[in-house]
Amino acid sequence: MQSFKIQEMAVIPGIQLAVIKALEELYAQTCSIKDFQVNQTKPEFEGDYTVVLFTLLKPLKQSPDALGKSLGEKLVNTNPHLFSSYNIIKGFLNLTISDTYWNNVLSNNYTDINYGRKEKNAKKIVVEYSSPNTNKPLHLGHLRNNFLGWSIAEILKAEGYYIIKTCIANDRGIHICKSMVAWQWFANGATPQSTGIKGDHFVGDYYVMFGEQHKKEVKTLMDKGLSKEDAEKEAPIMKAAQQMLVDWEAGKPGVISLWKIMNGWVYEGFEVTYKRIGSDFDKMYYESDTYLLGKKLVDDGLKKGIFFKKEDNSVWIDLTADGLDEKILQRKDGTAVYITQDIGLAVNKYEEFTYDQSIYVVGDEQNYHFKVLKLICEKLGLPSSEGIYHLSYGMVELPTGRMKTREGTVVDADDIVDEMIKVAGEKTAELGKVKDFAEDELKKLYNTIGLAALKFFILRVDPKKRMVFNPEESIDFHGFTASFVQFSYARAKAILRNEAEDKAYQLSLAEPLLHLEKDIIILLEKYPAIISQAAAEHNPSVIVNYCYDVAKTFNSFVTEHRVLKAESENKKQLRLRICRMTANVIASGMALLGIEVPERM
RNA sequence: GGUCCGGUAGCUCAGUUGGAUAGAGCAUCAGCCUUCUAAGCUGAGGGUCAUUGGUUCGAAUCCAAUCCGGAUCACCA
Repeated sequence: MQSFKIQEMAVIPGIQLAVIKALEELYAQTCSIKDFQVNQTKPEFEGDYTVVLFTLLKPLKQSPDALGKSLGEKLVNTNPHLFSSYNIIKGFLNLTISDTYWNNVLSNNYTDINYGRKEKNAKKIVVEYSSPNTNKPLHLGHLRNNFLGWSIAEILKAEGYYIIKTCIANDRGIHICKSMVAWQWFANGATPQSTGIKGDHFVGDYYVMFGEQHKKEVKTLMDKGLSKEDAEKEAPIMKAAQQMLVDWEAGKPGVISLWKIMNGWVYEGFEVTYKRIGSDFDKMYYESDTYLLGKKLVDDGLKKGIFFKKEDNSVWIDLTADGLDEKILQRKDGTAVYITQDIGLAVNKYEEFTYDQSIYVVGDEQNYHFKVLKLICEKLGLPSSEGIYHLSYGMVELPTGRMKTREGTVVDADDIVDEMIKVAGEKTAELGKVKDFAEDELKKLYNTIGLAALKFFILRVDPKKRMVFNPEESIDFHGFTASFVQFSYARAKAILRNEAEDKAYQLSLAEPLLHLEKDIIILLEKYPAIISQAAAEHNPSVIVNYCYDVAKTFNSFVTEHRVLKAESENKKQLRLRICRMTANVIASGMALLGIEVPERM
């Protein structure tokens, strides 16, 4: 009964449980899983998993050899379904897991396309990501945000959480007014429709024009003797933008209608990009809605004495006792600052979803901001505060350094996606393996491969680290890439198309598992734990690395061992099941990254 | 200056609740396609894990200091 139970568990917990039980019986001492480590055995030694004995020696008053021998003996004798043999090298007890166990892992799961996914739990998590400004198109940095946010939401879903994906549109403020003013001054009524330019790019162009005009005006004013600082403030186009912000806040009809029209253009453009890259949201929030609630909460906090007013009427909070600074919450003219609307948004989200956790996928340059936000929400006694979690990610840099708007080194999201798909098409055509594909099938394949390469390249880096985006490397389709993983999937499916596995077949234990057969099953067995790890760490790169591992091991396996012309019917059925389960796990893992896998490529 | 994050092969990255001789990919070199997809496989070379000290059976991993890089400390968002 007990051994059956252990056999049904994941292998590491199974080993831990067996060790604890054995030690209790051998030495009448109760250990916990924290008291010893179970690692995968290094390839140069015999065995599959290793119990590190050092930490147990003192409490049990045993020598490494004595403990290893009695523990190894006991484990193998009492758990014949789990362990087949052991050896001891220094303080390491190497255990060979029985082929029965691995055969069961394979046979019990190989057809299950939901393998690795957990039962639904009752926890609700809000994942906010993307969060664009509505004055310019998305760039490379946004792509990292979108890919991370979408993927982490899927990973948490797989882990059993109820997920709500949200997006806050930063749709108001001085930056929005800048593109509006520039349009009024320079557009002569042009529209995305009249020019054929995608809406977000169209509006972004006017944002750039604002900057150029502003620069000119500043120069003129400085030539007249103004300081740089004064010139920047006094430039006519800047004055116009500031006036427009005031008019916007006052609800001036002409300004509001222009704002709506131009934001509408941007949203149309965003929608196209989001659809291409696979971002979607369950709920959109708009800063133009949330900032008023934020202001109200600031008033409340003022009344409660949590905030204070300075002589000039600006509102602040003193966080010096918490090791931070004083932080402004409302300008002296009564208008909202950035954090004001975030307080409102936190409350909005909590009221709507009563979340257990609220994740914000936002760059690490805002670490301080989110520390402050959480602290303020706590001090206001908002129930939303506890769940606030900033999923902070590092900046994306180019080999030449940071992307800089002024130097025109910003990599546009639409451009890079176009380029990836284009090159994917060229490389695919070069290989000439899909000449029988119809036009629309080819188009879909190029999309799948190109976009996958981009997502994989960006997601393979630990989110919290900043990363270098090398366009040439990202566009490579060999080695540690999405194409490699996709290729492995297509290869497995090609074998299975030739001959499907016989589901009724009973695998025999007479032929021992070969190294590569066992290696791949060991890897596949880890998948549920890998999802849990990625979820706990909020880290899709865990999945990326795992998918690559599986693909690499599978490629070695397929090169080394014939599947359809195997040595025996038993080996053929075993290997067909390995192909099936590998394909399922690759498809499942890649899906968690937002990456599709093609049947052929 | 205060706070936070990072530094692993020529380059890009894994590995950090302390475990055996630190791993991949790219790039370089040498092999492998009448055999289920060569976007592949096999092998070689490449390392003071920033530096110094400490903790212990054992440190890339933990602690301290130093050096280097980045972020942030706005009435910007």
